[in-house]
Amino acid sequence: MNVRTRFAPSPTGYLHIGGARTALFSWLYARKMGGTFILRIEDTDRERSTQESVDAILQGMDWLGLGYDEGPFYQTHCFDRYKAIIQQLVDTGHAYRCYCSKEELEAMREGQMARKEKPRYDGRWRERQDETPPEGIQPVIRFRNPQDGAVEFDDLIRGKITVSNAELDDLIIARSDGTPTYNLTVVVDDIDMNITHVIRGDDHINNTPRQINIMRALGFEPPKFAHVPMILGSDGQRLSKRHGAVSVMQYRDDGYTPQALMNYLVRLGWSHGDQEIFSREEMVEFFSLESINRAPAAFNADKLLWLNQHYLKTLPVEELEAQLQWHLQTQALDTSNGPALADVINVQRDRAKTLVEMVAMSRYFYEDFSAYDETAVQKQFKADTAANLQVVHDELAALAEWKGEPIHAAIQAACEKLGLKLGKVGPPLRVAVTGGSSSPSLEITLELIGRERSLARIQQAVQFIRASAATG
RNA sequence: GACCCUAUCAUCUAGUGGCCUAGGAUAUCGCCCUUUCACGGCGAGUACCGGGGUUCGAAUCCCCGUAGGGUCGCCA
Repeated sequence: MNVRTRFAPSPTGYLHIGGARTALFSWLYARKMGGTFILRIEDTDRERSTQESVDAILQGMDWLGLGYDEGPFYQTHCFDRYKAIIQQLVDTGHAYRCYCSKEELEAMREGQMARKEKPRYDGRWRERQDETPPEGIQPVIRFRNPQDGAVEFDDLIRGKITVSNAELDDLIIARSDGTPTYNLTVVVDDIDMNITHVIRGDDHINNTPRQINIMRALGFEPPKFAHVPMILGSDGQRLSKRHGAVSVMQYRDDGYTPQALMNYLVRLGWSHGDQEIFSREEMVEFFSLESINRAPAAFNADKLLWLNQHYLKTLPVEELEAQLQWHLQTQALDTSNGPALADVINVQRDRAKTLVEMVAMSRYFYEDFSAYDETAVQKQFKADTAANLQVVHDELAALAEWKGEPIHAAIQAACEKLGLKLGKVGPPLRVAVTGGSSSPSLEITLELIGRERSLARIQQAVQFIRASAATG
């Protein structure tokens, strides 16, 4: 059997973390089985669907590297097909017109709620198709749900789920303006697209029995279902904006690599023994629906950050260089006048947790800073520091070759001349050339900053300290 | 309220009746490394929701509670 899965978002917002994980699982299963992954845009709600949302979803999937084999298909392009199916259901007695007004339905619901009953359509038009309909009301079309028995399906993640038909009411499949609703379009598309495995969020569990009934009324057997548990916020509540970033693209903006986000998402609710790090190939190789956890999982930003750092440390430099471009632009850092970006990445990748951080902490390689970090100055720039730095400056200035090793030797030589330990000389030097108190090892930092800039900055620091001493 | 689903450290999880005095990871804390910031190394504490069964034996199977989540739209 050729496996066919689909991701079917409705374009009413950006691609969020939960949707991305569902898409990932669906994508992984298709890849794992050598099947086909289809993207379908469920835009039948014309009020809320927007082109911006479609673009945002496409952009998100692209950034994550979730390529689809077919689509994107748009449901709004299939209205004729839905219309024909709805007509077919009416003709075969599986659906009927209901002339209830919205007000009438609202009153019905309120009454049921007041009596503490499950709010549901009571089927009042189910057996009244021969009556002359009321004037001036455009009817909706409802599916005639079976009243006896139960619907049972074997969820690939949850196991057997049974719902009594008595729990299901006659749902609307066509609005009064004739447009189809979700539960109808899903069924028609899943049939038409030969979907074999419906992998989706478990908020759809309750829709599944209805969809199965419609499918059977149409003469088809339902596909396999796999309902993946949703993602909770760090407080165990439904994930929302107050938990921080929810949009996938926000993670790019915040300096995360797609590799880290994918790895985080795949391990959220799924596992393969004790393994934490998965390459894309490993994900595909080891993935299985059966090992997806049944319980919802809480989003943990700390672990994502750790994974991001891991990928910053291990990804090929070229890959990071490519990803960094966007951030360099956004943070307006011009790297053309300074050390090779790859060299800077190699020395900063161990100490940055995000790409945003990496850019921020690499600025001094390319630009002169306008001010020193205040606490660093207080701690490292003492009255006698100026003289010490001058000695270091002179040793460095005499260097024939501006490379890490000789630079290190020169600093050592300065220390000996001064009779000071490196711990006394290094930190102020670091502040002098970087403006702050943290950087890679001194010799590498100096090498990358370059001879002219380094010497000029040390000289500038000497003057700064003398000036402060004079005024202070 | 009704229905559906779920339940191992703070969090993600391993575990499918004996290998479990419950393993890994993140976070936290301590020590080591160290010219700063980091990385890294080593170590510590922390969990089977409760109660009944079944069994020689239960984190694992069953039942009942409890707690959490989801759904009850002319939204998807």
